Amino acid sequence: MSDKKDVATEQLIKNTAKKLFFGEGRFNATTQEIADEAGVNRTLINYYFRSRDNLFNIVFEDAQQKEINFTDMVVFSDMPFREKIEKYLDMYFEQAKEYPYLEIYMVTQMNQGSCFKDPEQISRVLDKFYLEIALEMDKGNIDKMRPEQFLLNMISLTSFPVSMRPLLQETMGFKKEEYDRLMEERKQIILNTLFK
Amino acid sequence: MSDKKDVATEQLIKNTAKKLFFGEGRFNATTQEIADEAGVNRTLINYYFRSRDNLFNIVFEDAQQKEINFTDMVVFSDMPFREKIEKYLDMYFEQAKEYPYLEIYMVTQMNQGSCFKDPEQISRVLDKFYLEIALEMDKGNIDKMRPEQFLLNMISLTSFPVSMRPLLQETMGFKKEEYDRLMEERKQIILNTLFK
DNA sequence: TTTTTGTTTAACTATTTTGTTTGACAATTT
DNA sequence: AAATTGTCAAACAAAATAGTTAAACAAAAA
Repeated sequence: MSDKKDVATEQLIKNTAKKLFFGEGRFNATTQEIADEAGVNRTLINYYFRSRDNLFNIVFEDAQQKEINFTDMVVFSDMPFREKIEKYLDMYFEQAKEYPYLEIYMVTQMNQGSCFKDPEQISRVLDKFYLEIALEMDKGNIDKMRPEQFLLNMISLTSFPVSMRPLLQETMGFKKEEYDRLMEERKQIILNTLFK
Repeated sequence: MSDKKDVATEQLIKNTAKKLFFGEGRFNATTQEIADEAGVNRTLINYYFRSRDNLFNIVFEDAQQKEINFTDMVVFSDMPFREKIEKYLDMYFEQAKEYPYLEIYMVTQMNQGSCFKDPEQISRVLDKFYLEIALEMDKGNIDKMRPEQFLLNMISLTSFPVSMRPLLQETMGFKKEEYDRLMEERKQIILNTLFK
């Protein structure tokens, strides 16, 4: 069986869709645009994915799984708390270079009816993380608050400047390079803000 | 001249569009959907706004202006620094009830080519705010960092949990009411995080 | 070599969405 | 009373997009 050429093209189409959605924020890309960007005939999208909707759903679920694996890797890694956070920041900013609009995409999709498929898996990770946060508060390394609020703080400080970059960069009057530099400083800023 | 009925309907259509875009995150609402939601004939949208694109642009510019006025009001108000931040938080969370997706909408629009029309006005406000932040750092009320980073922190901590609510609420496994309660606690959390 | 498979091209259909036109009608203005 | 204005309804034209089908072909597999 030819397990190769077809899988490659299918993957190419999926990756191109991801690039357009998560990478460039073009959430309304048409099948034609996706095909063009992939350098592939538009009919192939139907051939492999049957319908546009189906492709969108598959990509959405991929993104979900990616996010879950991402947090999993951090939370279940065998590291001291603070190092975990640092690891998370590194990984996040790394992925953000390729897919800055992943979260916004998820929100827009969920506003159109999509939802998560495996809540179990998530809450398992979260519970463990909340425990660790609480422990860290007892040690006095971070301010006391509901662990959920700490998590919100962490995600907010990290994701927002990435997801909202077009808006922020323009609002704050930065050039590309200036904003890039701001982002590079950001890891340390976030650590200082989270840990007292 | 009848300065009334027509202006009212034009406004109604605009408000309905805003409600769908900023309020419900339905960024792809069709003219038909907008008309239905407004309880008005679809042709009226063309009658008043000529084209769908035009309506979208007008709404976008309205949103811009709204954001500018918003920050203006806070920054140029005659209050001590910390109270300004509190005022900002109050106003933001208040508006968030009506238009939680305003920022995301702006980002999606800007990813499709829109941009700000009056950068001057913005930088005037920002410069003043940066000065105040720097001053506050000298006083030792907040950690030293580039004022831009402080601003990023502030906006991130505030906006992210609002804009990304569908994603976060689902991810964190909250019911509506639980997330609402989390948001109510949030003002104090943010203040504690920003000020040392 | 023959067959199968992945891919392209092109033509065509269906559906959705936008935009236009026209005629009617009620309310308001003149 | 007559004219104007805002609104609606219905029908239609035009464009954009999605999806289907069939014929052809090259590369890989049999």
